[in-house]
Amino acid sequence: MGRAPCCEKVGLRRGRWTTEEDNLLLSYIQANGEGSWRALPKNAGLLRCGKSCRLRWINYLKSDVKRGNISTEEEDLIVKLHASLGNKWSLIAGHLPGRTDNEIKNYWNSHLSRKIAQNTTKRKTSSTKKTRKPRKTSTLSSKQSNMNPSSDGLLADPNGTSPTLMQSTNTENKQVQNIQQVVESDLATASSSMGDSNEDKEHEYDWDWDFEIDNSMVGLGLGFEGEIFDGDVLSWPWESPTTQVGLDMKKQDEMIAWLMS
DNA sequence: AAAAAATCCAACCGCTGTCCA
DNA sequence: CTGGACAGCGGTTGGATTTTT
Repeated sequence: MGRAPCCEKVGLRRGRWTTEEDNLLLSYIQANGEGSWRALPKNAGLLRCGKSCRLRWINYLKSDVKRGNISTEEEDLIVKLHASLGNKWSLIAGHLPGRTDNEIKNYWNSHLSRKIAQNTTKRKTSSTKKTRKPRKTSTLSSKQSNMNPSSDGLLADPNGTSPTLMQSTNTENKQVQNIQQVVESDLATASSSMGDSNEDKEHEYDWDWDFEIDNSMVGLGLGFEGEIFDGDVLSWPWESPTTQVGLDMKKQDEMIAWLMS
């Protein structure tokens, strides 16, 4: 009854992949394409679970996987997207061409979470007052008017409503640069409006934005302490109890589009 | 130089949603 | 309708490497 389990764990190899295994997987997928992960190990002559093969392919062997250090521009973008999306690693990775969800997750856990924790400690010891910083104000409607999905790297997802960075090898670098410029610009503006000169020197992630969705202002106050400033809306627009229970994907997409614009 | 501690990251685990028999 | 296979995702682990003592 039913199908056979996806893989028998008996007799399968685990742990690090060898070069030989990589070559087997690579040549098989190049010849037959990806997919059918259950049957792949047997057909490719690998003593691995199909799930393991898929992971190895996606995170390491795929040709568009970018190796090397995360740049400061990419780091900024990760932090910014994480502030809006939370631990949605695959979603964040979708906006960083060549980076995998696993890589971003690891980078967050090993670098960024610690960096933020350190800054939290520093700020808590250096200052006990919670003062509201000047806001960087903009509106989604005005941002949307500047969006050109067909030319600025934000392309409509053909299979859905989410704005997705399409990974074209020809335009990839330009897309990244566009995103990086926007992020840098936003961070520079936010930074220049901050009062504490010591904080200005360091690249901290502490934003405070307003934006407008469906003609209603939504506020975002984000700090290292996780502080929500007085007067701010306490939940994300798509989580708002006034909209609907659970995620409002349309508003989430609008939010992402705004962040990326 | 050696041991201990910290860091990094590839890989694994388990869960969820979707598809299909 | 039910239940199993599968793909995909986020959390966690474990071992290799690097840094510190």
